[in-house]
Amino acid sequence: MAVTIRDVAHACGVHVSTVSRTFSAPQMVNAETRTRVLAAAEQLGYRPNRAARSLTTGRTGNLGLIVADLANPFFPPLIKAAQAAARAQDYHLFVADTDEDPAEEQDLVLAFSKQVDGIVLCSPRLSNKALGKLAETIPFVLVNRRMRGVPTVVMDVAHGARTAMEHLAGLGHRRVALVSGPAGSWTSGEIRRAATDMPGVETVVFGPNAPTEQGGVAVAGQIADAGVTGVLAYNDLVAIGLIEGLEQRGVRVPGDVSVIGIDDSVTGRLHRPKLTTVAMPTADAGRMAVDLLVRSMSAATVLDTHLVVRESTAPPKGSP
Amino acid sequence: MAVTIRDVAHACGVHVSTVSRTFSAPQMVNAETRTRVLAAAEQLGYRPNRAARSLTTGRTGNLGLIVADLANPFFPPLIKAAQAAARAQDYHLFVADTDEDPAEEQDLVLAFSKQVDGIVLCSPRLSNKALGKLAETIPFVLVNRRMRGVPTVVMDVAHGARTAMEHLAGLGHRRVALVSGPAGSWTSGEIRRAATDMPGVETVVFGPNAPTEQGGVAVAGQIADAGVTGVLAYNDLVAIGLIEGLEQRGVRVPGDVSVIGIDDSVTGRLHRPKLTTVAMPTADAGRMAVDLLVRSMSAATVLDTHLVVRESTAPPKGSP
DNA sequence: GTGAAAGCGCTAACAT
DNA sequence: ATGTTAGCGCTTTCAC
Repeated sequence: MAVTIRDVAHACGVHVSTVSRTFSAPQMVNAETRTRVLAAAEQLGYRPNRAARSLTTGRTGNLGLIVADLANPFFPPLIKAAQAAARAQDYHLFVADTDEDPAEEQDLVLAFSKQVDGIVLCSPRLSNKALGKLAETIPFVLVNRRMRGVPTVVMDVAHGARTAMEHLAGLGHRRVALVSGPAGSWTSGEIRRAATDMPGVETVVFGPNAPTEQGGVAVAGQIADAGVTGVLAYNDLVAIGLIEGLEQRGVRVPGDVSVIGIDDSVTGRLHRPKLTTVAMPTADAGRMAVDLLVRSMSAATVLDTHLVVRESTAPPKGSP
Repeated sequence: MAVTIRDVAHACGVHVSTVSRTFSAPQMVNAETRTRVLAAAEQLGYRPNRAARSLTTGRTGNLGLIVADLANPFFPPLIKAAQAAARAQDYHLFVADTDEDPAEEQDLVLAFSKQVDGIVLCSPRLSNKALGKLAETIPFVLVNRRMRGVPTVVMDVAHGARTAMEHLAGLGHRRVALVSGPAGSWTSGEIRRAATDMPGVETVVFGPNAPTEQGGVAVAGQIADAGVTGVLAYNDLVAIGLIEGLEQRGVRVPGDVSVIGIDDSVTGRLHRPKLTTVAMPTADAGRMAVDLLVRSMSAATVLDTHLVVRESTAPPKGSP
């Protein structure tokens, strides 16, 4: 076994609680003793066992973040921002990937639940019911999924989708395909609702589809045959896959068919033709989700009070 | 506080040890009792506390994976493969991002050290000395960094770099730039050694550079003025940034200058012009790193034995 | 097959 | 300022 608090205590003739305090409340211990303890700890290579600590304090100092697919360029900016926000509040952020699998998602939440103080769950694929149960286990914040009673950060993708449809309509497209995302995706539902509700444009829905390049490639055949002149895709990856698939079939973009993605990912920026897309404030979402999470974890939000000096107070009678 | 083993024990008139056994050694408990315990646990929503469990068992069931930059498309395939390998052996994989910061890297290893059973450290930026100290704390496997006494998975990037240089030489390029990576990167050293050691080609080294698109953009001016006709870049991202920077300056790729990346990332595949690049077996590396880690963690590797039947055995004398 | 009890490494009252 | 002690939730001998 590794070196424990007891070994350090032994080594410098002091008691375990003093060693403990040296690490968790340094100002409570005599400077000279502290130096001795620190020296001994250093020399023995002592490292506080965070798991044991969390057992008594109930805090781990970690946050978890769960995404459906790390390889989706939508997530890294969100994760990086979340990470920065976590560090700023002295938390470590652990990330996990569910591979779009609801069962794995549930499993990961449970695995995290005793090792982190809270979880940011991005674009969950679990049902509301399952999420509700999990929410009793550990504080979490949802990203891109709205749910009663659970703190949530959503991006107004419906607005973005409407803008995209207006753009297509403005260009003169009258028959447009919506290539939707995976089942269980809240975002996909939002996009669909917004996109099918467009006056003057007939919208044909294709889906559900995997939210990946492959998903786009796979649906290209149907789109080519659908007699549409414009497409709104679930995300940039799908849009890119679709474009590749269409061009393989000799359908030119945007010559024959216009395609719009969603996310404004790096991948979309670097693709040629440069992708028209709906920008999502992913970094903001990551940062806000962590801030929200940390705030929701503190038992009570403490609001400042301040003294209001009116007329009921005065210097004591008879003072100079 | 959450529901504990004791609550469950109470609820079904059994003792804590029985409940414990129900979860960690089910075959040791009477089927009927087990059913009762399981029912009570389910009903109360009991979940074993893994942190507490790890305190007595010394195992957490988690692995950690640390990368320099999640947003680098080099990593997701590696991470996904590592994740799959971890799941296959019943581990959860937690990922963290150091933001290219050695101090953060050290911090994360320490944060992980008591919550995971082992760590995969990808392209570490820490010094050998610092890594050596950390290696005493917790088992780890290094990816893309060679170090004595520590299990390692490296990709033969030197070979790839040589091939790339040969390709340029074969095309007739005689003066080539090497756009190197960040300080502390083992890979960058390997590439540099291989690329500068090329007979018949004069190699000018530029760097260190940030291993990002920005890093490539930033060095474009120098490359444009360097009088080179070919470039080998530290990775695809740098190559892409460089191409953008060059084209902004009116330098055409590959018309005026040829550029090669390293990694064969999705991003490079989707970029136009399609990037010539050195493919790296990232998924293999991720999978192997995890396998190696798990194997190195088990105190002893157990090899199968099998019975060899020759002629020294026979049925007992007198049997039918 | 199940109960009792010790202890994993640490913190947090409470004493002194 | 430091020592004492009782747990945190769980596993694991050792008895019964």
